[in-house]
Amino acid sequence: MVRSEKKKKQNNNGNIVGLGVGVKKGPWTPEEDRKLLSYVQQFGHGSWRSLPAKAGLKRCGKSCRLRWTNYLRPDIKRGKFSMEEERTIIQLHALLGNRWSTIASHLPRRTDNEIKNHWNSHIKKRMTKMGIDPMTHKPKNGTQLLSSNLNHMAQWEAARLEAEARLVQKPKNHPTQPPCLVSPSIHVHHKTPTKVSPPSLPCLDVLKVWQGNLWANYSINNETLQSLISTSNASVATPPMPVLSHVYNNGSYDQGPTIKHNDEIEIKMGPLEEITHADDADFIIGDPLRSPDFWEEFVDLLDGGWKNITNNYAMIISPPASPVC
DNA sequence: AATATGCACAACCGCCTTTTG
DNA sequence: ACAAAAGGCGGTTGTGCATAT
Repeated sequence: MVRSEKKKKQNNNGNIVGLGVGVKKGPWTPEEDRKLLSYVQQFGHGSWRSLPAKAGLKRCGKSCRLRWTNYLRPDIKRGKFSMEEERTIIQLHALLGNRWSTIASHLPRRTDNEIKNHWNSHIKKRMTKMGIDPMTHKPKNGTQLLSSNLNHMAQWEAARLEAEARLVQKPKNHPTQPPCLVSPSIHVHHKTPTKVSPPSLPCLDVLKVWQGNLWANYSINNETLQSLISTSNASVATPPMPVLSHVYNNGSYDQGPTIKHNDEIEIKMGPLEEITHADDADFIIGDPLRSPDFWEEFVDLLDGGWKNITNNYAMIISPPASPVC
């Protein structure tokens, strides 16, 4: 539709009134922002439903919440995404799919909406241009993955499916849900069933390395991912099998759990402000008191996949010539 | 100069999940 | 245990500005 035609259908300067309820829609005015900001800063948001009336706003609570979380919140970082942030987004998207809120939880001070917009308007297009399917993160026709890498992907995928199947058969063994063993080829949009559960995080970190392996070989974007390769150069040794570490006591992994490598190196998936000592963790993954057979079996299964990763780790260090570009 | 197109991002909508009574 | 309310999430649309035709 042409822009001019569009405009005829549009609102009256943001003063749309929804279904006769007297609720304002459209862009927020500075005055509204001021009211919302000052109310929340003074009283907290409490119930969003009742907030508009208390704050003197003719908006629905949902609109207020969105405005606050996506724009007014003081801890929001705005402006251009750094290369590091882009890289994180791409990596997490490969693992999680369009789970923007989860991805956002690993990018400090960025909102899910902002990340989603950035993905749709920048990264997705760039990947498409480069012949990479933004949904599967795999090269489209004419772009090759190394066959060895495909082999590892297949092996990993097989291990993942096996683990998933076995764990689903034994639901009594884990406290919440079976872990999310997502891999880049699996992450399709599912509105319903598979919310990423807290226990899923360990596999994210394992897969992160796997992911690095994959990407190092078909180079999504030299600029964006070069740092991944160069970072790998810093540690030439084969990565040790990780010891799975914390999950939050509220069940969330949002702020980024850690993986300890031989009790020496600690890798963080995201910010760790909220976990400062062991007391903050509700349980240690692998803790037999909390999840006995589950984690044992899980880690065994991961171990198989991990060996494949380590076997191929040299490829991260010295990636072959990129088939792309 | 007028119009079309592209782009970035704010905001809304509908659905799903979680919480509350 | 159940229903309703509230909150949260992801997809999509709306809007304003810049640039191209």
